[in-house]
Order: sequence, then structure tokens, then C-alpha cells
Amino acid sequence: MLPESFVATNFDVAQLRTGCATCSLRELCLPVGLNDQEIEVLAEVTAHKRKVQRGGYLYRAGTKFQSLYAVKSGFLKTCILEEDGRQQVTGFHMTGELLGLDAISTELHTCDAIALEDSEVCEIPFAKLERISSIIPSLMHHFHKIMSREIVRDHDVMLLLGGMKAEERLANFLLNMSRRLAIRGYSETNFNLRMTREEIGSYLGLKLETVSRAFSKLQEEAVISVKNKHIQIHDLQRLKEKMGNSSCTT
Amino acid sequence: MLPESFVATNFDVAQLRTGCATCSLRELCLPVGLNDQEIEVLAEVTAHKRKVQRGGYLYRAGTKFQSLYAVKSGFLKTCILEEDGRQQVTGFHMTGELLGLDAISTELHTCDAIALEDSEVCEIPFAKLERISSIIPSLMHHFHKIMSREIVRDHDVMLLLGGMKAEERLANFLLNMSRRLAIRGYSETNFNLRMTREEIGSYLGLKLETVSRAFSKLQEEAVISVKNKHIQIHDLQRLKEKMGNSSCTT
DNA sequence: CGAATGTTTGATGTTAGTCAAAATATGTGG
DNA sequence: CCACATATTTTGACTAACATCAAACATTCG
Repeated sequence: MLPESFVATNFDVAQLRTGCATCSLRELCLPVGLNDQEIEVLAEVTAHKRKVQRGGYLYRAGTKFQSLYAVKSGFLKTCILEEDGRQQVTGFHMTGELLGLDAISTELHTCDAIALEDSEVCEIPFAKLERISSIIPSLMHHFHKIMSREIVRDHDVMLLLGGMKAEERLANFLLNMSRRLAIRGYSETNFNLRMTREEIGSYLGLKLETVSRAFSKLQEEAVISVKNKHIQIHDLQRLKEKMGNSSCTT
Repeated sequence: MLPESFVATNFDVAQLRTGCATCSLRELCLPVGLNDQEIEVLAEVTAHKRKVQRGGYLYRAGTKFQSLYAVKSGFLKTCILEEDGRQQVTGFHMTGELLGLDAISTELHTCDAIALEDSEVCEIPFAKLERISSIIPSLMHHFHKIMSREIVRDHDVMLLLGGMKAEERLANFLLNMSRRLAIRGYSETNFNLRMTREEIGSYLGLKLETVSRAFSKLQEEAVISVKNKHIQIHDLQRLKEKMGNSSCTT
């Protein structure tokens, strides 16, 4: 059976030619809220597509920043390699999401972006995007919203890392995946994870063994089924309850 | 004396006239990289000043977003109040820093902003800022850099919360304070903290007792002196060494 | 001054990390 | 397609780090 994402991974030639206007991600990605004419202008900027094989780098920390990338298909992680050799995952990225926002400030990428499955991205030269933003206020505004949303997301992760227990972190993570998949038209209760336990742990501030144990615990409680990377959520409600009650035990 | 609220709704005529152009924060704040003429335009947007007493709210979570705020003087924290009543500090903010970026995405403030000492801010109506950004590309670009820098900062905190031990977190925190104070012309080795142990702990994902113990440990080792909220750093180098070596022990 | 708030320190408990080994899955070349 | 090598996952036993509880002490502010 084909993995879930293959459905989204295929693009057709017509789409390549017409750009954003006919892209299935139009409602998720940068063009949100633009009218047809504005999208035409935007499409000129995003003409360049790039494929990244599973395990390949979209960009590397320390390299010069020139473009943002919108995920067209596939799945990527961003991570920071620390001096001591360990890497910390700072995010997982699905279709329609924008990568590279962190690099605007220094004009150097601050992290590595690595494909966790064969992926395709639209390259968006940032200088061009800014130029067009001056002309299309709604594009500028939407871009600001996207950056802001990234900040909110990071705050949510900070909350998670700062105060939650292992099981709560994992519940959060699973529900986050579930919601994002649902938005993209996939099942919210039945999906394949693209990352290893170690990568999940790195993202959640846990060791891989702890992640594994938390999975096992949720499975014992019949909230989810775990079969290696395949997750089935049996009781969405109960999973949600596990999410928020960090110190409600007192 | 006039009530605070009266002062806050009125603007200082002299200040209005000179605006950003003569503000001592010109090199730290939004006007970075603008020429005199551009600053004139920007100043029209930032005319409105507001004072916030110690303990007072600049804005509250859930209220409508209309303006960003640049800290003109004082010191604030931003924090999220969770359902269970506990609050998590998401940031501490010094002069020249911009608050409210997280609210752009939903047009609602996602956190409370509370003054930790009597503070003054410049109100920057966001719609006006965007309008002017269209006209002044360098302003738009600088604003993007500021948002991006916020994302990088959050990633740094995620790294800290995800992988570091208590003492490392505190060393990071102190050096961060030190650096930011130094940029503003204050001593980098000798300063007063404005927040409680509990607030530090909340920000660092630690309990206040753990923060206190970490302070004591650093003091025993003669790296710093702690006298209540006053910090003196004796050995900046050694403090820096404590910062980065999370799992180098192996 | 006295009450309230904040800080330090000690004793004990809990959680997640570490180390280790077995089990399972994935990928490769024949 | 199989067999092997490699990578990933699970589970158990033990340990380290931090949280919790508690009490004493210090500071702040009306």
C-alpha cells in the first residue's frame, strides 16, 4: 500500500506551468486571501521548484539565506546541530508550510532543513517577495501573519517543554500532527509518522526510550494503537484530556 | 498629580515633535537603518506614548490586537496564564524591544504583558506600520528582521528547555541578561534582576527552589555573587563554559 | 512594626535519563 | 526472494536530576 503522503506528492505538469493559481495548497500557503490577479504576480516569484530526496538537505545551517521555501509535497524537519554533535529538532514541516523564516534576521540559515521523505518545495526568493509585498498589501499582511503564527507556535512548544510531563508532551505532539493532517484532508485518527522516536524525543525534549515508553503507556490505556510508525487514535477525547492537565494532580 | 490613565492618553508635545529622531533607542529599536527622512515618517506612527506602573498590564491575553509596543524605559514580562491557574513566562523585555508580535496572526493578544518596573512604551498602531512599510522598503525589511530574530530567540529557548540542566539554563539566562544590558550601556557583570526566582523558574522551566539552588551553587563556586536580586559576575569566562556543555560529561 | 512576599536550605519522592540487551524493522547485495 | 548487516524500537534495572514538602530566614511595604 502506498504511504498516505504519496497522494499529495504527485504534481502534474499543468500545475507547474500555472503556478500558485491552480496549486492545491493555495488555501494553506502564501497566497491565502489574495485575489486572482495578485496570485498571478506572486506566481512569478515562486516559479522555481526544487526536489529533495529523503535524507537530503534543503539547506544547511550557516549557509547564506536567499529564499524561503514552501513545502509542496513531502515532509521535512529543521534541526540545530550543537557543538557536541547532538542535534535538536526545532520543527516538523508539512505541505503548505514555510521554511527559512528564522534566517531573515542574520541572512544565514540558523538550522539544517532535512527531508524525512522525498519532498518538493517552491523556492521563494526573499528579496523578490519583499518587493512584491510593497505592491500587494494583502500579501504583506498575510506574510506578517505567517511569521507571527510561527512565533505563537514556538511559544506553545516552550510551554510544552517548560512544564509538561512526558505523556502530556506526546499527547500534544500526536494531536498536533492529527490536526495538521486533518486540515490537509487526511485522516485525523490514522496516520504514519515520518520521524523516528529519537527525532520525536529531540523535538519534545525527551530521550527516545521515554518516548517509546509513553507510546506503550498510551497503548496499554487503549487511547491509541502503535504499530511501529503507524498510529491509530482510538479515543481522541481522552487523548485531549491528557494534553492540558500538567499540574492538575494537585 | 494627574491619574496615570490621563497621562497615558495624552502625548507629550515636545516628544511628538522630535519623535524617533532624537530617541536614545534609535539604534536599538524599529528605526535601525533608516535615514532621517524615513524616521520622520515613522515618527508620525509612534506618537503615542503610554506609561505602565509596576505590576500593571500593558495588555491582556484575549484582548484585541491593534498595536505593537516598543519599550522606551523599564522592564516587562510576557506570560501565558494556563487554565489551571499557573502562569508561564514566555519572555522578559528591555528597552528597544518590540512587544505584541505574537498577536498579529490572530489579531488577539496571546499573552499578558506585565510591567516588572514602572515602564514607558511607544504605541505603534500596526495597520499604520504596515501602510508605511509599503512606502519605506528598508523599514519593512527591518521589521521582518525583527520578527525573524524573535523566532531565532524562541528557538534558542526551545534548545535550552529541551536539553539543558538547571545550572546550564541559569548560566544561559544570566549571560543573556548580561549581554542585553551591555548593549544598552550598562555593566555586564553587575546588575539587578527585576524578576523573582519564581518568574525566572517559570521562564526556564524550573521550580523556584531549583533556581535558588543553582544560584547558590554558582556562588559557592565563586563564579557569581548573589545578594537577593543583585548579581555580580566574577568570572564571565567560567560562566560561559557552564552554558554550552549539556551532555559533554559523557 | 508587622504582615505579606520572596528566598534559602534540608529531607524525601517522582520522573525521566542512562545503560544494557533483546526484539523488530529496513535496506542491500547476491 | 533470501540472508545478512544495520538501524530502530521496546523493555528492564538502576541512577541522577529535579520536584515537592516543609521550615526558617530575609526583604519589602504599608
